[in-house]
Amino acid sequence: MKKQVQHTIKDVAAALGLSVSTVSRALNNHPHISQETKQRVQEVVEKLDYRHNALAASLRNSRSNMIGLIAPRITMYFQSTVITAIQNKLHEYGYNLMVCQSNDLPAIEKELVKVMYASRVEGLIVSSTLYTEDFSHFDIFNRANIPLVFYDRVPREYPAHKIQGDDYQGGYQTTRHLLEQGARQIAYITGPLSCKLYSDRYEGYKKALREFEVEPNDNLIFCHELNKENALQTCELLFADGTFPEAVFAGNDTTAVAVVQYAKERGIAVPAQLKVTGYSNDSRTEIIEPPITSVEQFPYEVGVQAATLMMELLEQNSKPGQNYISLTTPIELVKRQSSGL
Amino acid sequence: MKKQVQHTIKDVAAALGLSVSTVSRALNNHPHISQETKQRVQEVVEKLDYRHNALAASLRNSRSNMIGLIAPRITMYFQSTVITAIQNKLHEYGYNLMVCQSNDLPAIEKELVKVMYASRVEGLIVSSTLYTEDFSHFDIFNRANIPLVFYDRVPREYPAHKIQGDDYQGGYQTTRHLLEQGARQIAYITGPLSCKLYSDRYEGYKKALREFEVEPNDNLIFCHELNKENALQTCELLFADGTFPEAVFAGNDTTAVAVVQYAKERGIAVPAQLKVTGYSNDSRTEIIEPPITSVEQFPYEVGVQAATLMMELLEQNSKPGQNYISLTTPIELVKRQSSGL
DNA sequence: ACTTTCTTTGCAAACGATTGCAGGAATATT
DNA sequence: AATATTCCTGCAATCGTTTGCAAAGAAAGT
Repeated sequence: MKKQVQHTIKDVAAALGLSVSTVSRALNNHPHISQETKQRVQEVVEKLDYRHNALAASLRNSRSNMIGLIAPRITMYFQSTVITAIQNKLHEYGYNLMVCQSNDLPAIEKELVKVMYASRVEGLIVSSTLYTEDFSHFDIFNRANIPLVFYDRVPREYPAHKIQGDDYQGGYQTTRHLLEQGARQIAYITGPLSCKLYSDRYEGYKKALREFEVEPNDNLIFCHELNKENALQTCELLFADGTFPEAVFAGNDTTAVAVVQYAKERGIAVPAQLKVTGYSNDSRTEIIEPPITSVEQFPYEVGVQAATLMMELLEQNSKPGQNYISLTTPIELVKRQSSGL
Repeated sequence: MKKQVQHTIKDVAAALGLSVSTVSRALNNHPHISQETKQRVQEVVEKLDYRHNALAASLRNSRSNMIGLIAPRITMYFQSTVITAIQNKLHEYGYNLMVCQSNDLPAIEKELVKVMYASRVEGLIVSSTLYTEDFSHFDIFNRANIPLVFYDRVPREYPAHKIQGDDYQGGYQTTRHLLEQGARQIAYITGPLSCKLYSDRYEGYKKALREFEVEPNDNLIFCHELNKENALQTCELLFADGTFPEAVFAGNDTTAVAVVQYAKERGIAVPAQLKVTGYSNDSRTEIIEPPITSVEQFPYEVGVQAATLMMELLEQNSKPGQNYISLTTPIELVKRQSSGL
């Protein structure tokens, strides 16, 4: 309640009978400043509770040290792990992270892009909405030549750097595994196919079926947002008349868990009568009975890659090399009991 | 690759033959500016790809519109949900969130506080490290009269606003429930008791024991960081010589899950031979077999409260009312099979 | 016609740091 | 003793907005 005043570099300078430039340089550990002066500056700084104004510094040298991140929602295991990695990595480089959520709404995403732009982030890392098909609101970043990196939910065509798990392989290997376990009728529950990662996976699924000369059956394809409620509705359809497929390939673990629980309630034996797989390998898959086969995406590594790429782009940002980097990160099928292993 | 130049308000003014002040006011929708002028400004702004510089604006009116958040780690279900709520709420008020993780290391927390301070956040929301006992690094915020709100991992004595789940009740109700189910030897696995929330819970535990006239047994108290590895080690001790307690009150769900799985492997029936409860009510508790009794903390509401409080503090920030708010949010014991229900 | 009021705009000083350039003092070189 | 070199430090412009004050022109009141 006493000193409401915020001291500036000027006050520090005055207290020492120095100029502001000297103080500034001392604080930035400039080589031309004597050790003794630095020492004295440091003392006064602490005595006065001097608060560095990063805003002013940023304005002057147009470097905000801030990276923006837009994710659909940060509660999902995959997302929060990626963000954890990104934040840790950026911190190593002295960068801060401004985090926003689109809640899977394209309108909010659009608004957030503008906010980030005006906030002078030096780079933007994005996992887009499930429903973003028009990416033109990101144009401002491209035009201003500010690094733009997408991860996981990446655009299909839009010119930008992209880091995506190997969803084609994920879809392929999982399906192939189910086929090898003897299943032929494999129901496929997927998120919106407008989203690249889901369509990639779907391609993998079809490829595996072709290899086993299984005719795809449109009645077994279900496409909707992958939450518990939708999953249970789909189950109602799938198990309607007492008949059901030999396997369900669920697009995420929430869905796979719902399917397993639904089956258990109906007295359907997993994996004997019904094989189930999920995607993302979140912590629930290994504790449910039976444990669920799922696809590990190594989210922490994805995050490290995204942050590292961003840092590289910032270092050589003058370079106008127009070639966009497209990274595919490996996945690993984790086989568990639910698929018959 | 063409227009590297970033246009400023000055360019817009020049293009229109207006002054910068007029343009600034037009952009801020100032009432003294005619509709026609605003219209024309808007057009040129779009044509020139003008990018508002929030840094400069912040510097000028010393409002960064940024709130800082420091959490131990954002992957934990409880944390990511709280943060989700906070970010959504702040967005409603036009504020942005800068997120950092201490990784439960006091040294990093200390550093982050300084970074946030220099970044001119208008307020700081914190869930501290498990091991933070000295909170003096937060003094700079108090001295500068910048709102400081703790949640979940709140300090015991330190003067600041606090939002904490009702851990005393959580500990009490859970223990009482186990006692009512007939258990008398109740092992208690807790995080470091230096952390207020754990000691509050422990008090609740002891209170319930007293009410049932059960003598506390130090051999049943285990205190360590609550991860899977530690939990399994504790199990080794607890079940060493073939004997084991009637119940385990685990300090979080990760620990409870580990205990249940350990018991299952040893052929110990839960809840018949051993009752188990967890804490946080994360999604694993209801899908494991048997489902685990746990304590719902309503993390989304906690986040909303934290953000709302912060917004209130910012509005009446001139007010030097030194009374700190201490909110206790309700919890709910969710009874499931693992405790014998 | 003259004063008053209202609307719309411009001038110029902040905000707090950084940095190129120049200059003074101290030391080394010839 | 004079010059060159090195080491520190200061001056002042700059980053891009915002905003108090003043003023010009139009409209209105008497």
